[in-house]
Amino acid sequence: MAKRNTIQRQLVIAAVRFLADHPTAEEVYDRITMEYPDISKGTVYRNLNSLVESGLLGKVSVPSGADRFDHILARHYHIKCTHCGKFMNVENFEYIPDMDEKVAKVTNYKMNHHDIVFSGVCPECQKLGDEVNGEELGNDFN
Amino acid sequence: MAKRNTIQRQLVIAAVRFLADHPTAEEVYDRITMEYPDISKGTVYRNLNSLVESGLLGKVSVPSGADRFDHILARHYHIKCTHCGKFMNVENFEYIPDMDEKVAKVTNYKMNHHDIVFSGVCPECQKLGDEVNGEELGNDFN
DNA sequence: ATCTGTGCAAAGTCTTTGCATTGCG
DNA sequence: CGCAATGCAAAGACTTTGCACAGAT
Repeated sequence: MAKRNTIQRQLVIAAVRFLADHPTAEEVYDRITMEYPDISKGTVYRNLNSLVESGLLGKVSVPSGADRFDHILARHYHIKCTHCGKFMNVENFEYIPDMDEKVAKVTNYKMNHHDIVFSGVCPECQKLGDEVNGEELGNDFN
Repeated sequence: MAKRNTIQRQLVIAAVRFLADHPTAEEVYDRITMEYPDISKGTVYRNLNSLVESGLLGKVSVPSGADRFDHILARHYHIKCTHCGKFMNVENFEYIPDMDEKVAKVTNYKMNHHDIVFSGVCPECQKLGDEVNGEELGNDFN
């Protein structure tokens, strides 16, 4: 049960914090190999998962893409640009615990939490779209 | 641009409607092979994706699991049991378009829609948990 | 000294794709 | 008939795992 405090484990935590913006396992691995080339990808995956289980990191599963890891533990929502795929936190928008209670009532689940992923076209892609054309921005389903 | 109305395409639509409860591509494939054993998995994937693009089916990406396909087009939310993995629609809880507007305002995205996945322990698993013990139900992160 | 964590590579899961062929329109 | 769709199998993206060994406690 007790987790050993290995160098690799520390490096994984440090990398996720350093990369900050929802790195994938691959990105964490790449970052670590810069200073510690001998780590294996399996170890990165094992540590990421173990840290998530311990509650030290969050895991965000992204539609059509690798899972991402999050050093911010406070509940928050995410937004994905359907045009460029960029994935970010939604700032200035509070987690709504109310919804858990309401859904618990209608479903009889013992509610834990909820994840929201907003989909839309980011300001940068909107500009690009305007230049190219007024085309079908925002018709993607994911 | 025009989609051909192939037998395989019809079978895929029919299977998703028949299976109703968010089948995976694999489940759709299995269902179809019962009556039409010669369809290939690649074709099932190609048709599912093409139907999603055409807006005839919905695609739901499930945390730690294969994508699921949905014949219900009206916006709705999903709930996943952290204990048995069951994945369902949330009934009796309306889609909240308001949130898109609010998030559009704070992010400047041209908002499209949002997906919510609730996580909790379903009534059945709660019963099991009670019998076994009062243990750590609901501590999973996904 | 113990026994978890590591490195490595192989395998597993889910999905896409190249290519020759089929069959819808 | 022409070209999009199919079947098949191979490959691709992401992740887990078996095993022998290393290193934290």
